[in-house]
Amino acid sequence: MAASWTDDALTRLRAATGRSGGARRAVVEFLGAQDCCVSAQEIHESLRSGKARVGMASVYRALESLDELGLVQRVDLGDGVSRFEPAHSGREHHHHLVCDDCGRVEAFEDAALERALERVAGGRGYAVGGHDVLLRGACGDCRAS
Amino acid sequence: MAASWTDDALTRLRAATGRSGGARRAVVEFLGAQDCCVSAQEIHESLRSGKARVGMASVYRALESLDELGLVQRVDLGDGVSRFEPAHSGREHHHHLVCDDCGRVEAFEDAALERALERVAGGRGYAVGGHDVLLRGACGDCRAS
DNA sequence: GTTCCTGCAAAATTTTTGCATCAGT
DNA sequence: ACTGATGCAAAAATTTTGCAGGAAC
Repeated sequence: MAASWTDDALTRLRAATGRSGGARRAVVEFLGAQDCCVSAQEIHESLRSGKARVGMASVYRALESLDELGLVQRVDLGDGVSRFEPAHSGREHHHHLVCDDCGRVEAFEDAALERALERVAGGRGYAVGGHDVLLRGACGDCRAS
Repeated sequence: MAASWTDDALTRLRAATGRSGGARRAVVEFLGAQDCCVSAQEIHESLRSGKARVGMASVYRALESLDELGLVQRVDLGDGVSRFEPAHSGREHHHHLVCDDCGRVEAFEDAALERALERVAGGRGYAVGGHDVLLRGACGDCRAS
């Protein structure tokens, strides 16, 4: 990708709404600095810990806007809280491994898996726009203990 | 499967707790009659529509017990409500296609996809116990309209 | 100056917990 | 009879909405 996700997201948000307030920028910048998915609460707490006085609602509204533009990927790990991560359009597509014991989340990529998914998608009448894969199990640490 | 999922689940629940009340049985029987995932609210409403006077809490408690025994699979479609479906141990393993427009949910199976998933799981330090795959897109009907 | 974003607070929704009571063993 | 399940109600947690004020254009 030519520009960073952060810059791209800010530019596209600006183009879509013609406005660019501080809360959105803060959320976008925080998201851009993350490797993997973060919950809305984590975003909120981190921004509050910093200098910004960002409201919970603004976090959700920013995430909603980003989701509509396809700039974030909503990730649901099955624990009742929604997580979000930057959607690096096309490339750098990853899925998640969640430890049932400690709740740790790891990301992984696998080209063969992606190919299998594309083949499945193509075989249906669906116009598949995206997919999530979630593997659950016990991570190395939890298996050892 | 030798016995129906419903019977198996009731037997195992009974073995685990030594008790078998009406609410649990109702939830198990309702789940066993479903092809695909249903939300806790759908279970609750359906049971209330019928003869049973089942409380929301009992539905969740029954689902919790079933989940602990590995008899139900929790399915999260990303819309904020948890869904559950009978876990037909091993065989008859399926995943879900969700239409972004109308919200319709379809199930699909794909052997190659399963193989790819197993290969990925094996390549990690994880002891993978389960996996979910969720494809999102526009279904045939919504594409036509 | 106008328009939309922002933050706070309140509401809506989903899920969990407390407790008296009832049912299964 | 005893033990744990059940139903109702209240609580907790997460996400959404309303509104007055402020910031960006």
